[in-house]
Amino acid sequence: MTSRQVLRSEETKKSILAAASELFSNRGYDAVTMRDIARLAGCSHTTIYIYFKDKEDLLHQLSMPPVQYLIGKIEEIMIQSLLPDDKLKKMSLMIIEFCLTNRSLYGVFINTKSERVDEKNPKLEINLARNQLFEKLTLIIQECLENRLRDEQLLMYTRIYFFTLYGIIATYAPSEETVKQLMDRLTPTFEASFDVMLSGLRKRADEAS
Amino acid sequence: MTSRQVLRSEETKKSILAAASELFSNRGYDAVTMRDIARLAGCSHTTIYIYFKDKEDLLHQLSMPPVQYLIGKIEEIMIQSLLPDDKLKKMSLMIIEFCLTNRSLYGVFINTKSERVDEKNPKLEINLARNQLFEKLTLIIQECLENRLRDEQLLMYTRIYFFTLYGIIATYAPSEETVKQLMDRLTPTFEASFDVMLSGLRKRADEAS
Amino acid sequence: MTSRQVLRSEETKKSILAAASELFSNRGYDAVTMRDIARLAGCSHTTIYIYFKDKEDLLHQLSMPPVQYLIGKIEEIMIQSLLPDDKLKKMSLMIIEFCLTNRSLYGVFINTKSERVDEKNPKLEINLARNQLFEKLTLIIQECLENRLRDEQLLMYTRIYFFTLYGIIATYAPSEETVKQLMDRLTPTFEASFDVMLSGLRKRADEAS
Amino acid sequence: MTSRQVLRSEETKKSILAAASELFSNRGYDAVTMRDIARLAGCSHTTIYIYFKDKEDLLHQLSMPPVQYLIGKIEEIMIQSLLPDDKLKKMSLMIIEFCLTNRSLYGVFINTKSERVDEKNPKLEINLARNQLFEKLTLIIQECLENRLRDEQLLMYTRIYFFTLYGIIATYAPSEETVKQLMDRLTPTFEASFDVMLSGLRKRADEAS
DNA sequence: TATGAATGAGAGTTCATTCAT
DNA sequence: GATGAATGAACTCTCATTCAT
Repeated sequence: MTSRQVLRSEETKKSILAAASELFSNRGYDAVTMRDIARLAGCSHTTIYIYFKDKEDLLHQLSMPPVQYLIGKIEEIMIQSLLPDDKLKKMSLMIIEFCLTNRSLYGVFINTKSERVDEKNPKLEINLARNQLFEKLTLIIQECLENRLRDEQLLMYTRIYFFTLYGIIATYAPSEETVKQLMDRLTPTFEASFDVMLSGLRKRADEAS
Repeated sequence: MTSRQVLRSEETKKSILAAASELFSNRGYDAVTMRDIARLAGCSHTTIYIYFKDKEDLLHQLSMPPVQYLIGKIEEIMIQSLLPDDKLKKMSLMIIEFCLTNRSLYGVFINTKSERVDEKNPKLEINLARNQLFEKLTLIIQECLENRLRDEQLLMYTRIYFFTLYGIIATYAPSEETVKQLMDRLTPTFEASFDVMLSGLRKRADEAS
Repeated sequence: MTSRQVLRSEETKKSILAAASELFSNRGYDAVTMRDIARLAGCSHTTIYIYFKDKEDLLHQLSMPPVQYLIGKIEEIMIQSLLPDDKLKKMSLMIIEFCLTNRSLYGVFINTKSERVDEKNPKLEINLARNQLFEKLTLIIQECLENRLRDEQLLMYTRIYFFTLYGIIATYAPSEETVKQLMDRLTPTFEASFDVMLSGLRKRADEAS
Repeated sequence: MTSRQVLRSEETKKSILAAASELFSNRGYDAVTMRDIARLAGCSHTTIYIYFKDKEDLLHQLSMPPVQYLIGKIEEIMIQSLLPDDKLKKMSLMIIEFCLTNRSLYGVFINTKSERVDEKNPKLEINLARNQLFEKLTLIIQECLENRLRDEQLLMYTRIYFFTLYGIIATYAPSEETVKQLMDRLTPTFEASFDVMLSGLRKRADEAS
C-alpha cells in the first residue's frame, strides 16, 4: 500500500467518523442509518464496514476521542491560575457544552449502566474517562471549600454538585435547539446554578465544622 | 356481555399494560416491539390493537394514571401543616421515588420533547401533568423563600432546583437496584441535596434583596 | 323460532345489506371492511357471518336485487306508449343512473370477465341479467331503426350503442360526485350523446339499405 | 461500476417492471403485493425498493413510457397528409390498441381520479398525458367538422366521441384474448363505431348551424 | 480499497374470520 | 340469534448487513 493510499484511506475513515458524529449528535443513534452516514461522508455505505465492524462499533470508536479531548481541556483549566470558584464554573460550563455538543454520545459517556457515579473498577474504557472527570470535579470542589472536607463528605458534596450538572445536561439534551442557542440563552441560568450550589455547599460545610 | 367476558377482557388489557410497562422500562420504548409485548402478555400482537389504537397510545395510557396518582399525592402534601422546607423535601423525595418506580416512564413524564421545563401551552396531556408539578414546585419554593421573589427570579430558582431533582432521577434511573434499595441507601444524600439547594437559594435571595 | 324472531332476523339481514350496499357504492368493495358494514348496520361484525358466508358472498347477494329492479323498470318502459327514440333515451338514462348509483356493483354487473357483451350461455346469474338488458336494448334499437336491420347488423349497432353507454358509465363511475350532482350536470351531454348515436346509426342504416 | 454490473442492474429493473406489468394487468394494482412482484421477477421484495421509491412509484414508472410513446405516435399521425376522418380513425384505433396492449395501465392512464376528462390543471404527469391526448382528439374532431364549432360545442362533441372510445376500451380490456385477436376480430366494428359517431356529430353540427 | 446489488429479518398495522359464550 | 374476544395471515416498507466484482 503506497503512502498515498494510506492517506486516502485515513481520510475516508475520518470523514465517516465526522459524519457519524454529526448525525448521531443531531438525530440520535437509532434514528441515523448507515446510509445516512455514508451519504454525508461521501462514500458508499459498504465502505463503512471496512473500517468498522458494525454500527455499534462505530459509536464506540466515536465516543472516546471527544472525551479524551474534554479531559485534556479540563486539565488545562486545572493548572490555570484562577480562583477555585471560577475554575469550577468554567469546568462545569465546559462539561455542559461538551455534552450538549455530543448529545447522543453524552448518554454513552455518562450513563453506561454504571450503578454509581463514583464507582471505581470500570468495565468499559468510557467509564474510566467518566471517573477521571469525576475525580477532577472532586479536586476542585475540595479546593473551593478550602480543603476542609473529610472524604465521605467530599464524596457526597461532589455527588450533589454532579446531580445538578447532570440535571442540566439531561434537561436540555433532548432539545432541538443548537448548542450555541442553548448556551447563549441559558449560560446565566447555569452560572446561577453553580453559585447556588457553591453557596449551599459552603453553608453546610461551615455548619458541619 | 357476560361478567366472565368482562373479566377476561380486563385481564387481557392489564396483562398487556403490565408487559408493556416492564419492557418499556427495561429496554426503552423504541427497542420494544408490539410482538415482544404480546409475547410477554400471552396474547397475539393483534390483540393489543383491540385495546390500544397504536403503540403510542399504549405508552400514553400507561403513563397517565401513575402521574395522576403522583399529582394527587403532591396535592395532599401541599395542604398539610408542615414547614415549607419539609413540604419541599417530602415532595421532592416523593417525585424521586415515583420516577424511579416508573423508571421507563419517567422519561416520558419529564422529557417529552418539551423545549423548556417551564413551558406553558402543552400539546399532550402528559405535558400538562408535568407542568402542574412544576407549578406546585414553584409555589413551595416561593413559600420557602418567604415570598420575596419576583416572578423571573422565582422561575429561575425553580428551574435550578428542578435541575438537581432531575439530575438525581436521571442518575439513578438506569440503575438495576430496586427502588427500595436505592431509597434506603440514598435518602440521606438526597436530603442533603435539598438542604444545599435551599441554603444556596436563600443566600442568593438575601443578597439580591 | 317465533315469528317475532324471524322478523327481527330478517331486519338484521336487511340492514346489513343496506349498509353494505351504501358503503360498497361509495367507497368500493376493497376499501370497505366488515366492521364498517357492521357499524353502519348497527350490529356486530360477527353477525354478518350468520347471514353471509363471507365478504364476497355479501357482494353477490347484494348485486342481484338491484339488477332485477332495473330490469323491471326497463320492462315498464318497453310497454309504455312512447316514441322509440324516447324509450331508448329514457332507458339509457336509467341504466346510467342505475350504474352510477350502484357504482361498485356496476363493475360486477357489467364486467364479470365476459368475453363478449353479446355472449349467450352465461356462467353467473349476473351475466344473465346483463344479457337480458342487452336484449332489451337490441329490441328498442331495432324499433328506432324501423326494423330494417338484419341480425348481424343489429348486433353490431347495439354493440356500438352499448360502447357509448358503457363509456359514459365508466367515465363517471370513479368520480366522487354524488349521482344527483352528476346527473344534473351531465344529463344534457348524455342526451346529446344518444342523439348523435341515433343519427349516426340511422344514416348508416339508410346507406346500407 | 463495471458494465457487467450495469447490465445486471438493468436486467433486474426490467424484470421487476415486467413482473409488475403482468401482475397489475391481470389482477389489478391493489390485489398485487410487492412480494408477488418480487417472486415473479426472481428477486427479493426489498430489491424493488432499490429501484422504486414505493409501490405507487412502480406503477408510475410503469405507465409513463408507453403513454409517451403513444403520444409520439399520435403526433406523427397529426402531421400526415390524410383526410381528417382517416386521421381520426387511425388515431382512435391506435388508442384502442394501445390501451388493450397496456390493459392494466389503461385504467391508470384514463382514470386516475380525474373529475372530468377535459379538466385542465392536472396534478399528476399521467393526467398531463391524458389531457394532451384529449386535446389532439379535440383538434381532429374540429377538423373533421370543418372548424364550424364553437368551443363549448366542440368540447361536448369531443366528450361524446371520447365516451365511445372509452366504452370500447373498457368493454374489451377485461377480455383474455390477445390484442391481436381482439383487433383482428373487432376492427370492423370499431371502424363502424367511428363512422356512426362522425355521421351523427356531422348531422347535429349541420342542424345547429 | 471500495462499491453497487441484493437480501433476510423484522417493524407497525389492518383485516377477514373463528371461537366461546 | 347474536356478540365480544381473539387471532393468523398478510400488507407496505426499512435497515443493517453481506456478496460479487
